[in-house]
Amino acid sequence: MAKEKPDLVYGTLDMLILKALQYDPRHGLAIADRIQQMSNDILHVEQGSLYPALYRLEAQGWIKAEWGVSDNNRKARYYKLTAAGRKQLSAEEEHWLRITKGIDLVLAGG
Amino acid sequence: MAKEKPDLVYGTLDMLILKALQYDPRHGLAIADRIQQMSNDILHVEQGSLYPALYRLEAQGWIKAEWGVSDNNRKARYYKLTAAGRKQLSAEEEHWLRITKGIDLVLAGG
DNA sequence: ATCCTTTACCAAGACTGTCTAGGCATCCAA
DNA sequence: TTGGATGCCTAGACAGTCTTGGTAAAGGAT
Repeated sequence: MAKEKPDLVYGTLDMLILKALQYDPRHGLAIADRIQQMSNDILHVEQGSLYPALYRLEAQGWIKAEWGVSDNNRKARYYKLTAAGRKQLSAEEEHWLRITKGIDLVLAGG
Repeated sequence: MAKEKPDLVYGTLDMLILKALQYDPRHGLAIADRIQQMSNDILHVEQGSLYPALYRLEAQGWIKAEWGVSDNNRKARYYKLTAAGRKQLSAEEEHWLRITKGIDLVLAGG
């Protein structure tokens, strides 16, 4: 059997996470759930991709973490966007639009 | 300085190459040129990405290679789509549309 | 009380695809 | 005869995702 393509487009997870945090802070699994739900179940975020991405983003200063308690009364690490994160999000959206436009032009057949 | 994003969306090169070969056989550099041109200079394909991709595609049986002579009278390896390659192209386009729709839904803000 | 399931976080290593940075051969013009 | 342009090619670094494993705590069921 052929190997399946990943559930994500490589390199877009950071943008998706920032977007999921745009309006409210959330904890890790809630971010993954939110992305899946916002995408109408098209996208699926594996935990093994999620947590490394969260560290990346935090290390870049785009999100900030804080321990809290989830709706289910469990210890959870809440992330929220920083000002730099908002800037980054808008830069990534712009980049995404630009590149996908390029790809769409190619697919449209020149 | 921040690191620049790549000129391509990781994982889309195979699709772009297949698309560039959809109507005519071409040699390697001409494929890269064609993608760049079709995308209005938005996308740029490095040789170090191009050739490995061509081997991949040939190994999968999606393209077939043959030595020839370029317009500039140079030895060049011409690639053309196979029947399986056409199928693959359409599968990849479908997958691309699906995933980008998911991403666009997320970006639209849920 | 004890177990089981669910929630939540985390890590190690494999894998894949792109990029950087080289190199070789040939053609043609200066 | 030298140098630029064309065309193919490779090795190794690198980044991001996936697979697979784990821990801990809450809450319900037995």
